[in-house]
Amino acid sequence: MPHAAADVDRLKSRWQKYLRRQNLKTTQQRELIVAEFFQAEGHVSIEELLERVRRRSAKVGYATVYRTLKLLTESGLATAQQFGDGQTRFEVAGEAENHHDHLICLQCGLILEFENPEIEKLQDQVAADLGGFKVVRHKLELYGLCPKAMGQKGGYCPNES
Amino acid sequence: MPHAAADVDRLKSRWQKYLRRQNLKTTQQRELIVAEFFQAEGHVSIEELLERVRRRSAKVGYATVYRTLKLLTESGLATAQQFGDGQTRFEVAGEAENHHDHLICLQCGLILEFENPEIEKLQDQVAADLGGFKVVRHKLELYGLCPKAMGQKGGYCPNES
DNA sequence: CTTTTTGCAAATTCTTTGCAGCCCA
DNA sequence: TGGGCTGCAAAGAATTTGCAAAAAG
Repeated sequence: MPHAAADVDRLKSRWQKYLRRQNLKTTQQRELIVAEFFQAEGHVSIEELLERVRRRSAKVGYATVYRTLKLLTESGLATAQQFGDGQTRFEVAGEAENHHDHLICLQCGLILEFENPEIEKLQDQVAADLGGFKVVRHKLELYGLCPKAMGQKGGYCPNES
Repeated sequence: MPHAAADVDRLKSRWQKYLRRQNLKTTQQRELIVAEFFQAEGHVSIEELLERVRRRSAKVGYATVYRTLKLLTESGLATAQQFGDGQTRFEVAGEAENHHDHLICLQCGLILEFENPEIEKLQDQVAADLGGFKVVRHKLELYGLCPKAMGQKGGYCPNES
């Protein structure tokens, strides 16, 4: 599901504020790109984002998307992630904080998301044991091999069509 | 410090076994590359590894290093990592296995290390449930607040002297 | 001998940059 | 108007691939 309209508005407001503070200009392209980015779910690649943007307006170049995502990252509104599939993916900041964790296949690049309350409970416990810490957020990434990648006879790769 | 000779031997033996099982050939280049790789400490880039290899024998090509590291990764003896610096780095698999996780205080910046077998067991289980994945390595970072940072009366910060 | 592997260079893929013209403030 | 933007295409950087020659089993 996409982000709630209220969240998107709040993000856009932060973006505007950032532009003003940095003496940057509001342009049609930037507005389009950030609007699509804020509405996007999960981790978006430059290519995916450009595709969405072009659905709404034909003429936006790769370079502008790169440049805008760089600004978003610098402003703290986006975070860049490397999953080892050869391209950088971006996520709306804040989404990473409460959301899902990742399972990444080292071979085929497939990325799955998961949540596990038991693990999170243990995390809290570990932190408490280490002197009374309180966990605010966490980042958990599992890197592994899907059955196919391990060379199992008949192993399947969830990524295959 | 480099890996102990005994470890290197054990790794080499696993490598040989892998080659045989996959009907691959043992070549001078491959032997050199894996020998250097197993002795290397930490996360090595292709370029660094090639440099080391060439110190011992002049004529090994980039492509061969790439291809050999791919084999090592598929065999489970190496893991690929992205640190966002634009190049892939590789680590000897065993190194990641006794890798510790981090607990970071958002306020005072203290970083503690921990290990928790129960969490790791759950990670493996999650991966298995998601279609039969095998976890090769993981990254877990907890961001939180130490007691002092939370403003607890008399709360102590382990970081203070 | 047959099959794999290698090294080279060319090809790919992802990302950044230079620059002339366009647009916002 | 003037300094930032943009799109394009060219430049870069990292990795992969095609192919003939070389090496392994």
